[in-house]
Amino acid sequence: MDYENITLSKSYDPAPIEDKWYQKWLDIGLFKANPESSKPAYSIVIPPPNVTGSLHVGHALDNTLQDILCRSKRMQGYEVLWLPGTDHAGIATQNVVEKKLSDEGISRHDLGREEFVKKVWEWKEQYGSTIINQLKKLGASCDWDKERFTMDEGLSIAVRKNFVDLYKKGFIYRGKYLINWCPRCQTALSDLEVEHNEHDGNFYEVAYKFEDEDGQLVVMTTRPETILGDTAIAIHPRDEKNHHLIGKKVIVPIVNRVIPVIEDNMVDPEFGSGCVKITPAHDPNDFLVGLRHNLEQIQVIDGLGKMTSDLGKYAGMDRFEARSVIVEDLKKAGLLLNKQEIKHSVGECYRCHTIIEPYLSEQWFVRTRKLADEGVAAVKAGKINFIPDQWTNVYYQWMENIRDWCISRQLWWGHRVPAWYCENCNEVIVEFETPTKCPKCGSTKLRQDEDVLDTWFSSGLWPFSTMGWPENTILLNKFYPTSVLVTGFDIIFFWVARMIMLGLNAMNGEVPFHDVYIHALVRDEKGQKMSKSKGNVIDPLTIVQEYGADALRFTMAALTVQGRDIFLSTERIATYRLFMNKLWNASRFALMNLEDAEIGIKWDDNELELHDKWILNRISQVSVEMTRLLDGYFFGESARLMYDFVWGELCDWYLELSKPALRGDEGEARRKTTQSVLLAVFEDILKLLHPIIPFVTDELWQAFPFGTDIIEHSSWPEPRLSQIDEKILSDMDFVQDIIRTVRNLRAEARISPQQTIPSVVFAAHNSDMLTLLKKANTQISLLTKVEKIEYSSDKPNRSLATVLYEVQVYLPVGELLDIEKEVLRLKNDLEKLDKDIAKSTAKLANTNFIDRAPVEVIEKEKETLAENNIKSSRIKENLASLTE
RNA sequence: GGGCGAUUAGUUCAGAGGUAGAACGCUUCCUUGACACGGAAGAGGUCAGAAGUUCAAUUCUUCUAUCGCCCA
Repeated sequence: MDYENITLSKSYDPAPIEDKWYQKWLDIGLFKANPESSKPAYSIVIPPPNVTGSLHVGHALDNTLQDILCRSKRMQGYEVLWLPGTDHAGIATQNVVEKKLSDEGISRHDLGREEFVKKVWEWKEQYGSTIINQLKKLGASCDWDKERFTMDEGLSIAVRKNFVDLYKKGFIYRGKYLINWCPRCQTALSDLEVEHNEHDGNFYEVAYKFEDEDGQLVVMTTRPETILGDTAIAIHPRDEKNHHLIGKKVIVPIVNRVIPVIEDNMVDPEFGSGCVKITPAHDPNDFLVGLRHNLEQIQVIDGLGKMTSDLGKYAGMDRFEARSVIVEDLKKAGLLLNKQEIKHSVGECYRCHTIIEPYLSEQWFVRTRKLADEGVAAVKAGKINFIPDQWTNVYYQWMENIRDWCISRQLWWGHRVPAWYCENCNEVIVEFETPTKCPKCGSTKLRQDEDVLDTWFSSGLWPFSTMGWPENTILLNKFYPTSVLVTGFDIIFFWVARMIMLGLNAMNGEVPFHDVYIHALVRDEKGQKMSKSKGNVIDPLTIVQEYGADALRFTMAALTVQGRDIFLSTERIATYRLFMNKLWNASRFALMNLEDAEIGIKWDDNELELHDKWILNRISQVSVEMTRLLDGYFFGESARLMYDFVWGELCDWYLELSKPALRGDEGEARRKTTQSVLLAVFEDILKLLHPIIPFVTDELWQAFPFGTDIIEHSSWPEPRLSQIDEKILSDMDFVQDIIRTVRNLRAEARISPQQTIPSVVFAAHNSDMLTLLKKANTQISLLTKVEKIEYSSDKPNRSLATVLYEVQVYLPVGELLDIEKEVLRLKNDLEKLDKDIAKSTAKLANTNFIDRAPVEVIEKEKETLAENNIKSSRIKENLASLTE
């Protein structure tokens, strides 16, 4: 490859870089996964975004993390497959297209099913790739050639095959049950698709008269309109207060039906009057009671949420209108005893927030018990790990209390249930191949089930259906099971648990993924979930335009801490955007000094100064640490590690200290050696940062003399030194402390930063420290802007003084000395010091401490005390000399 | 009702059984040759409250309070 010679502009501008690099990566096929490669496999399937969707910050986070994993694994020598795609999102997509049609004054019923589905496909072709293109802006390194859609032909085959297999194994059944029904969407929903929210409501106390005698019993209800469908009153078998009522008959108000009083454990005897009205056709608990007692199921509300036609004056009334009319009628009849305002939790449709109606209808269900048990067993056996671990329990809890899954939807957009009914003999036929005649009676009058399947039924197969299942493909052989699934906790039940259940079953007990990394939700500044309807969405593409994809990615990574939600703000992004500029300028500085540098030449060990050795030790530590953090999915810590190292250590210290050598002030050998060290450090930091910020690092990589290939084709950094020299690290620490001390004294004396001062005096009583100071003499003098460092045990006249470890630092200031202020400062220091001394002394006098604390801790405490004692006496001397 | 998480600087958040950190904001100073999208030096915290474990708790345990989320 031949990339043009790059000269870096003075400040970093992401705009011209990002598209260019993305295109280059596509051109050279960087993202393509080769199933025939001999490299070890690493694979991720993308959580397929909703095809109607556009990229929001949640996607940005999710996909940034996946991209970090994929890119670092590529550099570590894996054959990486990141498989992208989208989800057909039954209700959402149907709603979008219906809305569009209704703007033109057409309903889907005007078009008919076939035409409508055609329209949806047209819509998908036109708008369905929006989110995919947005992912590219983010830098996602997906293998786009393998992009899938849950309604693709291949995936449809997988869905059909899986449905038939489950049916034949007895895991799918059809039956008439009470399900969650959305009167607006006109479809059944699974339990998970019902959102429970607090609503204001009323508790009505209603009297039911006895049939054969005077008197009445009292029930409480929040839904008086369902009184019309009551078929019993229940009380708890051990409810002594109400026990005498069992077996009596009461008259249902308004409809005047006579119903029995029965006993059932479901009733809470402490609640209200202890008498509960039972409406089997409109309440899930009552439904179960009804089955136990063989009660009639009287439907009084229809699929549109209106009262049924046989209800006289109420017929056709909306259920909420009927409620108030019935309350009025009860009042008139003297049967309404009381009304109490309450807040209670009411189920809403997760899509349109219409209040759910429990509705009796014929639906398809997955029998989940056994599948869930196997799913739990796989996690318990360690075949699947949740990260962070706390989600394991959430998963167990849900799986252990799982209920059967209603998978049929009364929609037109989706995978049609592969079941046919014989019009002649009512035989139900579930087959992979479309049947032509009834196997029982031979009739050819077959009618396919009108329903489609829950979208999650198809996304539950995603990890293997996307790789070609049920065919035995080379892709599956190479990349299945996938390495990790990266997703948000909000779809653990919807998706993760179901993939595990369906996956284990379809793939003969093989798990769909080894790790599940669960990240936080990105919320707005108020901590609310971002959603279109709330209008609190931060658009990642606007962010990319304004700050660059790298800045967004780095922010996402840095804010990702296990187990805590992310409150995103643009200020955060702006902060990390500055880091890009810092990295850019640090590189610019390096490059200015590397014009004649040769690649591949190792530094001369004999020419290394303390700070050179220090940075080589540090970059070695950072490489090891970075690898460990990424392996453990510690994204936040990894980003912050690099931020702190590059800014706080490399730029603030090493680059400053390397300047004289690079200028040639220390001779040619030192210049060459410093160049080699600089190259080594930049090589490593660019590589380590590349998975997080791919664009800017590749741009910079090309500017350095590392060759012309892209950075991702280079290898992941190994530590530069085989062993860390702790002495070097602590020596450098000491030198940094000394420098800070001198700078502090300068600031105290109000000496302006750019002014060079003639001298400071160090009085070191410890010979090791003295040696070290003398060795680092030029570095100290450089960073403190001091012309001459003197060594003497005498305190110079009129000077500011501080004690650091066992070194006294004097800054002669002559006439500038404000004795009063200096005395005050020293007294403050002394006060703090005395507190510490008292604390240490007490600690060391405690025999328990001496007996039980580890030796290192005791030693450290002793050292601290000794140091502080020395410091204290020096400060006292200084004070004495000032007040003489 | 059951479960999970949070409570640390003015704000947003890291962190670890052994003297508390960052970013932003704030104060003072500085346009020196990579960067003012920058540099240097500061101020600012009883780590929600109580009890327990421990030589040592802000960190571990329990309880309480407040807030958030999930499930019923």
